[in-house]
Amino acid sequence: MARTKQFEVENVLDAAVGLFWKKGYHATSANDLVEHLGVSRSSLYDTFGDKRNLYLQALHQYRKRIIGRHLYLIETATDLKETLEAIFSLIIEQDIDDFHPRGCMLVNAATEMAAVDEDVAAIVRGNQWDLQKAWEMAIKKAQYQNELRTDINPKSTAAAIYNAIIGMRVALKTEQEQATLDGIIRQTLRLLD
Amino acid sequence: MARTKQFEVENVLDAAVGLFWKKGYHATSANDLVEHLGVSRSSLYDTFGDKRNLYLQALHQYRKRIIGRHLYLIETATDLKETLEAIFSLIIEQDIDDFHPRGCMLVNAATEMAAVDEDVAAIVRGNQWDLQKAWEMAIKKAQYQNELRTDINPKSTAAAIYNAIIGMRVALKTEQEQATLDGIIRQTLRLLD
DNA sequence: TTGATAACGGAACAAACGTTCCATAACCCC
DNA sequence: GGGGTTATGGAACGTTTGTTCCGTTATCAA
Repeated sequence: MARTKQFEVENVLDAAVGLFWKKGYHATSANDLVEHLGVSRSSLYDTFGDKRNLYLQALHQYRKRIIGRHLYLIETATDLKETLEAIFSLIIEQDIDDFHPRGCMLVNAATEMAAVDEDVAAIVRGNQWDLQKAWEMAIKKAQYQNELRTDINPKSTAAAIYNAIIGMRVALKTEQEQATLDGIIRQTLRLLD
Repeated sequence: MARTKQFEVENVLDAAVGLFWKKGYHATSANDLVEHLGVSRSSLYDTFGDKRNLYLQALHQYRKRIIGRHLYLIETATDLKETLEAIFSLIIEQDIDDFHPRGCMLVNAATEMAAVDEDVAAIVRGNQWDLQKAWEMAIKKAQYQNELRTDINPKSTAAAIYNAIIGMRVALKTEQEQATLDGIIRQTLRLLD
């Protein structure tokens, strides 16, 4: 039998998410990782392979932890407009770390990596598909229960909602007036009128 | 008198835009620049200072060239919905280079750099302000000319339109079904109904 | 034609990069 | 309490990074 690991893989992945989320892939160095994850260089490479692999696993972790909460909110929604507002609030709240905006790790990954890394692109696409489908289903359900006009197209409305959320996550990267954010939210909610 | 430059600064900046747009700041190396701009290392540093400075100037160039066309379209618009559709088309068309998506250089800059580089953030914010103001003015003008309902809020609608366009530029980073893009466009146009 | 100036090409720089290697330490089954 | 196995710490690897330096070349006013 062999020596046991001195760290929890899940914890280290969470820490890696924190770094990659804030700084992106290229600007996060191997030294940064060793320093902040509390794991020695050799153990890092033993456990996660190379830097790119660690990044991909961190991206999965982010999706599980952060986006998972959004999916849950959408799937258990009773009032769609309330839910959309809640998700906007959640996004604004999740964005700030030490007063520095991080945006959304998946959006950052899309703009930095997706064009040149098919694995990253696949994760981003998977996430998009999940969220759009969740919205589409929620809209259909609300229509079935007569809580929403039936002349609203579930698919394109879902796509537009997802799209607005992505836009918001980029906007947060540069500080915004609250009034502008509120305006975007208000107008996006009109999609569900 | 001194020897004359063997290149046009504007042309070199355009080439730098091409590189930074596609690969971002960190993934574009000094060697890449020397190789693709057709200018020797020393001339590059003589003319543009360091890499970051060249990036900032390239970002300005991008804004002047690419976003300038959008501003022109908005300011000379006669039919707002038509104009918005035209801009979406322009974006989709500008996005592809060698069958590789580049997104929008300003969006890429926002997600990669804005949180850690105040000068980049300032350029991004300036761009946002210009475009949102242009939309807001165009909306007010259309309302004044009775071409648009007056119960539409110019400011928040402008913010929402800008936001949707940003979202689209991220979406293009991963290949999209045309139907999804069309859906987003169709729903965004509803903001002007 | 000369001379002051600035652009040029290319070698060279130190620092940082991602990654590998190895001797040592810890673990559990037998 | 060995023995086989894996984790660990730290030194070291070869590359690539962004930048500088310098000898040479081109320019034009005097």
